[in-house]
Amino acid sequence: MKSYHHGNLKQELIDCACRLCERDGYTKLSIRSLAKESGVSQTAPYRHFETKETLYASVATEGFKKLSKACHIDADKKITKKHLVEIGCNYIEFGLKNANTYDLMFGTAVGNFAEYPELLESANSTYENMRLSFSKLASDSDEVIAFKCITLWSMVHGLVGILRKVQVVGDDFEEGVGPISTASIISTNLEGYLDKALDGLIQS
Amino acid sequence: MKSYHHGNLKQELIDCACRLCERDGYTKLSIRSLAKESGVSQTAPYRHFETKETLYASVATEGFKKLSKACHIDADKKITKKHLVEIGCNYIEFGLKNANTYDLMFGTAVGNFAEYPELLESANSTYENMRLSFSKLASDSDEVIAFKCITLWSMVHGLVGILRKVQVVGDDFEEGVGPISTASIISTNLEGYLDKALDGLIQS
DNA sequence: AATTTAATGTTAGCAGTGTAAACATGATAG
DNA sequence: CTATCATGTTTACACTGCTAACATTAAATT
Repeated sequence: MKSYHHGNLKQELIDCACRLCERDGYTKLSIRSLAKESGVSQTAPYRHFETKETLYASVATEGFKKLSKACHIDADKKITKKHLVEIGCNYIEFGLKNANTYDLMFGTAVGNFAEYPELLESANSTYENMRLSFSKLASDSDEVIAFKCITLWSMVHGLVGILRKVQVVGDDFEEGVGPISTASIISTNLEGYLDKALDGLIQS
Repeated sequence: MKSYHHGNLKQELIDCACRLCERDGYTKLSIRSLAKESGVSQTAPYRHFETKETLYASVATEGFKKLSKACHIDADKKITKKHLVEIGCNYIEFGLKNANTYDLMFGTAVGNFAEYPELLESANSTYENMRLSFSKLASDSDEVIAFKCITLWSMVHGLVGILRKVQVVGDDFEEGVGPISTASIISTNLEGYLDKALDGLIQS
């Protein structure tokens, strides 16, 4: 027998949505299917999420929390370039392994983060993590640190996008010239790639 | 009076779809609204596009053609670093000014480019453009050129994504420390930013 | 403890979507 | 002139996000 009230529906919906979004991509997720999956009527989710975007925001929030964790470096230790490379690698791996969730986090499905305080906070804290690491690497000004931070972020973010796309773009080119073989080389040696790429950034 | 046969429906649908996708984002585009806009019955588009994804592919193809054009450098002239900076700037500007179309080109709306020969070709030719420019900059091996190419591409691609996202992410941080002010500084001086960023890449 | 209230669930229904099937029209090839 | 085929229309189905009205039960107030 099941009680009229579910008891923990909101969290279950979020968990379920996270799973389904990652498995099938967020475009395939419907509120109705989500409700069915949780054994509840098709409009029950609306008691917990005003619109579908609100649900997306929750999934994205979870995503940023996981990303933050994946990129976290213990704050006590001294930070070296190696640590930054590790952060970058972890970031990229997260983006590639959680590609569908990553889309939700960085795509346009959630228009304005400011409308979702938790999402805003989790996204900002991901940035703040990176910022702290940079600030422990060298005694740069806040402005320079922020600048380096944005640069690293766009490097790894861009690489995630390009590596994913290239795998799908097909390749008319001869061996070694086209993007696919190059992308595959990069992704099998992310660490070496980032190590080199970060050289220019760190001495600034 | 209007004739039963439209005469040029396919192209009109593509043009219209490009316009609407850029204006409202591709998620807001419906085949039915598109048909209505072209004064034709709601299923007429299916004579020209098997599925909605096929239509998306056509819009994305147009996008890559425009991007290619925006990043084109006259092939006869000798290529300098300045030209590469220009290519990068033009790329980023395209991505920011045609954000919605850019999403369609690099998002997951079109799953497998290989299913759409024209799309595949226009995407590859964008890459090929960049590759040629790099090959005229220095006498690197094909592998190194391809590597630099992917790197530049992911840099500019990443910057487009991050600059767009940052504008929307809100900013809890103090002046100069947070991402928004930094992003705004970068985007108002793209050329200087890229010039510096390319240093590491070019000497390799 | 009884009662009111608010949170959380259900049912029914609207307007809109992608897409398939059956049919209509008219340009073109034989 | 006629048959064919590309291109259009109508109708219909299953699905979607979302709203409104109602039901149930947990929590707050008296």
